[in-house]
Amino acid sequence: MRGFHRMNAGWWHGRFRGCGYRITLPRQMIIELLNRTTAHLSAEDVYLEVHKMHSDIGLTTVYRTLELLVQMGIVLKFDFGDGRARYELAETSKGRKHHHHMVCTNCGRIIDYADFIDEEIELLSRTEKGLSKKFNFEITNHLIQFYGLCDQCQKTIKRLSRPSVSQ
Amino acid sequence: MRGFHRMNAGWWHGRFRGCGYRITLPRQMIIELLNRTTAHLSAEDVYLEVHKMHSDIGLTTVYRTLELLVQMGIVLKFDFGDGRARYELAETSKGRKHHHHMVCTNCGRIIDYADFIDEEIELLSRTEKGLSKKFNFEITNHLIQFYGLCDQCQKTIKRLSRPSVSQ
DNA sequence: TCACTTATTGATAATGGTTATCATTATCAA
DNA sequence: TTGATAATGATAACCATTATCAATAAGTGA
Repeated sequence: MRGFHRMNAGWWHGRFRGCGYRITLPRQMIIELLNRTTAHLSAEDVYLEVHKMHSDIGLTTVYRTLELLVQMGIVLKFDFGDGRARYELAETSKGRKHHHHMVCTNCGRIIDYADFIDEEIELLSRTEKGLSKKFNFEITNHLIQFYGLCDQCQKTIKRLSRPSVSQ
Repeated sequence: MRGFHRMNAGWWHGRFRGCGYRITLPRQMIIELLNRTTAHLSAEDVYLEVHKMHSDIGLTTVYRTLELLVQMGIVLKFDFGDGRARYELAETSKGRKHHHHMVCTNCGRIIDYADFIDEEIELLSRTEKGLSKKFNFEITNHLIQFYGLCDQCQKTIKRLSRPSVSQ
């Protein structure tokens, strides 16, 4: 709630009106929610959370709004391989840092990292330049993700695969 | 057919038996198909193609086999955002080059590129090293993709958004 | 070669995230 | 306040992928 106002509700309003869209309660609630969390929420997560405050907001609207926000470039949509899309607010000037993701293929845990971002971004923009020149492809977005086993799961797997005494 | 034999059927046989799996006709057909194309086939694509030769191979088996091959690291599974998974043989020593993908968000066209791979790979392996140390995360795989508009679609979009005379 | 264990198959039904439909309601400029 | 139209939400449909399970095939040991 506070975050939304801090981010200047008027800005969102203008951004929406500029595209011919209206700013409505469900849209406000969804933006506010995304703005006050750093979690990787699924559409259902968003629905359940928003539903707590306003039980008349439907799941369909949540899907539609998220899709709209993605189109507008306000929200990023990710697929971490668990069969449902995840959404998070794109980085803004207000403290939200650009980051990439590591996905544990065993437990599904997502780790955000921004440690090696600078080098990555630099290489990416160089690559983008090369690619758009060679293929005349207008690049608007990129995706980098790492997959593997998180700290916890490494231990678990090792414990499970260790031969027992009786064998 | 020829491709399969060139790649040494015995090798596949050993690879499978080593994991306790059997090498069967459907599995052979699917590997052969993937080996003779560079397309990004969906499970249904594979099914339809394999079905031409052996109409008794079922869709379920195709899904299962692809999943198995992914588990074994023989096949890579991609999501290009059109709601269905795409599969391609992982690079082997036989001429298949490691590459990344650009995805046209308008028409869904996929472009393979391997031009800036070396730098990318180098940065990726450095990043992987840093990440696994910092987060104790055992990285087994990575994903890089670029999204944007292909040559064709840029023209189309521009033409469509140009105001008509009557307006 | 035969018998037997077990992996594999494939038709079918079920699952589940996401979208299409459509009548109703809310927004906002005039 | 009004009127044009954007937005909503309950419901049903969609559709890629999985689970089920009886039938079959592959490989092993005798």
